[in-house]
Amino acid sequence: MAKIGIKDIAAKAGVSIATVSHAFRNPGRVSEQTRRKVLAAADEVGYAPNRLARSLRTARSGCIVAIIPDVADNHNSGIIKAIEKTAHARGYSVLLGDTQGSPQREREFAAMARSGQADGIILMSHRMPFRIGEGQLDIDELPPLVNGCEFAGYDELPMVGIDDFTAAVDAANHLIDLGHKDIALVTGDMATTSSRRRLDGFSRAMADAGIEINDRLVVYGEYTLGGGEAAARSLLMEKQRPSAILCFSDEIALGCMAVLRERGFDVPGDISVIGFDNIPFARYVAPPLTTIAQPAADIGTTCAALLLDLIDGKRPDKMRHVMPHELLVRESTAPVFDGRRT
Amino acid sequence: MAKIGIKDIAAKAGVSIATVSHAFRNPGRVSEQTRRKVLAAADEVGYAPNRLARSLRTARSGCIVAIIPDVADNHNSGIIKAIEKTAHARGYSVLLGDTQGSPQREREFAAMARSGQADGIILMSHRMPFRIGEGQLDIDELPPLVNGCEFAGYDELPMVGIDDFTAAVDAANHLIDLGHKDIALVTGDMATTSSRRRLDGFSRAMADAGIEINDRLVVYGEYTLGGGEAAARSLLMEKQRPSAILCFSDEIALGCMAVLRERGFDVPGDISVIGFDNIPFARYVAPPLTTIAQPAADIGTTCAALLLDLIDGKRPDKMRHVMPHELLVRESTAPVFDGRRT
DNA sequence: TGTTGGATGTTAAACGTTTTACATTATCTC
DNA sequence: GAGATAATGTAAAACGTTTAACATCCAACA
Repeated sequence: MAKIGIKDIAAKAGVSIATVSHAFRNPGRVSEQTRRKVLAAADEVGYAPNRLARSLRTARSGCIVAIIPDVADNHNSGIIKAIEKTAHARGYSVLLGDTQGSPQREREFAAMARSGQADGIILMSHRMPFRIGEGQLDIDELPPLVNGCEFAGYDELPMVGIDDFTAAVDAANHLIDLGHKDIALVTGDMATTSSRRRLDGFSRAMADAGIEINDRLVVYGEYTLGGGEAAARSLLMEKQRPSAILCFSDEIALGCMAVLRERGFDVPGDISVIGFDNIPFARYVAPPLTTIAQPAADIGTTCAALLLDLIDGKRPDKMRHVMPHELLVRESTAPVFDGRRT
Repeated sequence: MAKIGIKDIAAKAGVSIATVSHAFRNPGRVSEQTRRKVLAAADEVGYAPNRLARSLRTARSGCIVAIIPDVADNHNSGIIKAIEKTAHARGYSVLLGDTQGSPQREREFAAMARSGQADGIILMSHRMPFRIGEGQLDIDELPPLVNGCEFAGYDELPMVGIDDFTAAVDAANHLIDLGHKDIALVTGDMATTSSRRRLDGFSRAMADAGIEINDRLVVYGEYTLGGGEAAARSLLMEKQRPSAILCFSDEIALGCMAVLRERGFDVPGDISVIGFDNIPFARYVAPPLTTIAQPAADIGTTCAALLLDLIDGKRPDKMRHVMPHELLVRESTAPVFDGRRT
């Protein structure tokens, strides 16, 4: 059986193909009677309109592409889940653009929007995947694009994320308020804007508290469990051990904590640990993790809504959507133990 | 600037559109000289071929859809990450079909393959999203489809997953070997084939060991942290408390462990816990989780490879791809403490 | 009775490619 | 130099829709 199309339905129902099309997309343009006739014919043979042909004609693919570093990261997956959900609710599908941090793949996925395969892009990266200016694309002829969690350097693009600077300040202050001075830092990939800003926030908080940052206690890592693990190992070998560790993600924090435990350190008795993100696991681990919560679902939803509006031609009323973060004090942080330096 | 197409490039390079097309898809069909001319023209204006038109003409979308219960589930996300990776390596994109268990959405996503939007389906569900037989689709006119982790009931479809029955036997035997008799069970959604088979495996192992299953100790839950949490709460209220809990996923297990800890139970001192999946976190939690490891990446890779072969017209040499599972004994399980019933 | 206009249906031109079949030219063989 | 063959290019027909423009019919209205 050759693939059946609108033509076959038209023949079967004894009408023109235009009528069939109308019966589907534009009831009201066709009498109730013919509409039913068409639908019946379609139903009988299990007709499914060809989406590609439709998209080609209408220049709308009905897809968006989510460019994201790693679907298997718990923070990422929470966001993409929300993206998918709100896209679906508005009739869009989402193409998964897992880049593993590769700029090459970021560009490949972004290109889908230029080839008609996607109507817009949610970009969770700090890199612009298009050449802007210099005889190439102009900034305002980009495909609809919203920047999530990271900042690609163009204020003309809507972006949504938390205030990383302040969030880091809050995290640091929490530790400082508990009396910690020897605070270690484990960052994510320092190419990301999120890590850079958090680092700035941390520095500011420390400066404001009059505490000097011990460079040997800041390790430039990556946003993974393994990153946290490696960081903790290196930290523990320092002569001057930290009394607290501020991690730029919960996965990092959990990686750290595993090493600390393995080495016999008590968290938070010996060392306090604070994370970032508030992934679902954070409150289930032992001890429950103190963290800076990010509203992952809201971020995803907002990204998607913004993008779909953009696709529909609605300019967003504001470009910077800063979502609220929140310090969640659980049990992985505690006042510094004065006698610890024994 | 109107969207530029092959026609514009043809004009710009002074050749026919056929030649432009050949220059891209079929070099060799065109002289090196003209090819360069075309490429130069295309490059100059940043031409990107319209994928939809191409797909329409060739009847190949270059997409597959991954129908999966929940991207934010750690086991799922590991699989889908591998799917994306291998699909990408073979020039395919993946559409994200997060269903949250809804049959409706499963059908919607599956329909993409009938509308030309996707060339094939990876179905991680036990439900067939098409009407088979009864005047409707025949089983062998389904779109290319491979069944991952669950079994939709058709032996004609390739499927890949572990041997859930044996895996559960192994898990149960581990506990039994440690001397446990009061073994609780926390299942996932019992509509899934994975949970049903694991339950069968558990029953078999218990029967073989001559241990009677205490019905009050089996709770029918769902594959989530919350599911584990709720299950543990209900379990702890039983008069006859379990000395071990077998959970059908690591997330369930971690949910359980959090409750146990909160209530002052030591794992594994008071109660042993074993999970399923070996999600990345499993070895990082306290205590590191004993679990039945599933090769998530291999499962994803195999699903994708199988599907792409199917799309290319290669019949798989075998239909059942059972991937190896492995009992990973870590520290959440221990011999039963005889004096515990005090 | 002629005019207007709404309701319903159809024709045909797009949308931007790929690909078959054919045309032209160049190269080779004898 | 004839004929065959290879190399290169092109015209035009698809692919399966949507949609603007037009046609027809009929009721309503003056």
